Amino acid sequence: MTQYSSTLLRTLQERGYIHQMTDAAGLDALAAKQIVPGYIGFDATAPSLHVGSLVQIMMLRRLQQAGHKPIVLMGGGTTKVGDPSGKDESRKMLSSADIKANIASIRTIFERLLFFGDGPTDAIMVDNDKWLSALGYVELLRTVGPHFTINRMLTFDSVKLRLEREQPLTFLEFNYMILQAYDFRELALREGCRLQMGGSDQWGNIVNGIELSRRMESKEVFGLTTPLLTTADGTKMGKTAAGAVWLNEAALPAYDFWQYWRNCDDRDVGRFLRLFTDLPLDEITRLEGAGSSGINAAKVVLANEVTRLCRGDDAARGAEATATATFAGGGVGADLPVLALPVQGISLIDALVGIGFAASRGEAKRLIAGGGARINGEAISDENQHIAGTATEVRISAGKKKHGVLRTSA
RNA sequence: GGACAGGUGGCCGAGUGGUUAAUGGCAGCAGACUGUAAAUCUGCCCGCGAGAGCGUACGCUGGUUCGAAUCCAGCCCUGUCCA
Repeated sequence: MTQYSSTLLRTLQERGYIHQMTDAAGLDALAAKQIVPGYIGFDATAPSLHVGSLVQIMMLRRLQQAGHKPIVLMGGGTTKVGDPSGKDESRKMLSSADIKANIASIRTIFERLLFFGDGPTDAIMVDNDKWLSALGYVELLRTVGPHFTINRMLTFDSVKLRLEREQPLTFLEFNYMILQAYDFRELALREGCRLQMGGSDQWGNIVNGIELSRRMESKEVFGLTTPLLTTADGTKMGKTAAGAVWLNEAALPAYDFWQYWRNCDDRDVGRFLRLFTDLPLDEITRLEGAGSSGINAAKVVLANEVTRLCRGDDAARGAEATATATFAGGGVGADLPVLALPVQGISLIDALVGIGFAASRGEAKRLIAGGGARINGEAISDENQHIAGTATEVRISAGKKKHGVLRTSA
């Protein structure tokens, strides 16, 4: 392992963020002697990012912690185009208003993890729509066009894959990489940006940007990618039963967010602690070393820390309290989903659907038939089971992990 | 514009007139085992309905037929090759 002299690269290396770099020695030297403005691009396709983007966000945090300047590039303009990387299908295009709203919503999560302001190492957020939408086609052709060959563009994985699979790749999407390269050049000019980071799937795009900046502006800039983050069982991060694990509170309750981390694979705990929490490395090593007896304690720490960073202290504490009450005590916690219990009572099926544990009545029935439905901890096999309205508080569960409460509204 | 090949459930992919709500794989859910883990085994996996009933579904629109995802026509979309 290389020993870096800059705090930045040392930290990134130790905590497992580095997959590839364009010029490690050059970047190390630069980071050791001056503030390096670095950026990562994010989609604006949804009102929230999910945990798949958290590595990148945390990397910006590390950048800032190491005394550099994080630039959050929102792809308002590129979202109008759609990124073919790793996708076999085109993304749908969004209206400008939707994109704007998405960006505003996404910003809230960045504000928790980065410090924004006007200082030299304060984070800034920029939207590439600012320059991309003003860009004329002829102008783009003249300035950028000569620096790209189709021959080379065809060799990029994102493109090659589509062609090999004989799937459509539209001209619109094909241009994505050019726009992304243009972004880097633009940020280098406007903000003095010297570094672009991103997931390993962005390597091609990043390299393009570096070359474009060099050819057009003779600016030396750097690129760094993170390893493709999968969970230990090989699936992509951030997808669960209920869908994506969203970072925004509005898209996913804190309790569910906490549970995602609490339930992570044993083998992922150490890696996740390094990537997603600010805990010192020796502390993490200690947690990892606790062995099988301590693994669950380590998971709780992980859940607490990540939730605290992304949702705040109260959210983390609330989620943990609820988890303890629910799992250790067999009771109910404040953060569990609640459904009003009408005076005349409610059928178990309706309760399961109402509280969101089953998408349809049929699914609820299957759940009951499979022995997964419980009332106050007791498995119920009768699908016609009725819950009386007389009780003030009834705990219903779907499986071992999903719990909720029925409460009389009065 | 022409020739050929295609468009099937979240994804991949069978099916080429009835027994097909549609083989199989992946993903997902539940049960057992556990540690709110993994691996493994088992069950489930379009909707509604009081289990055998109904409604929707195989690109779109019509047609043939007692009966179609399966045949015919037109249209839309995709790929390969040609112009």
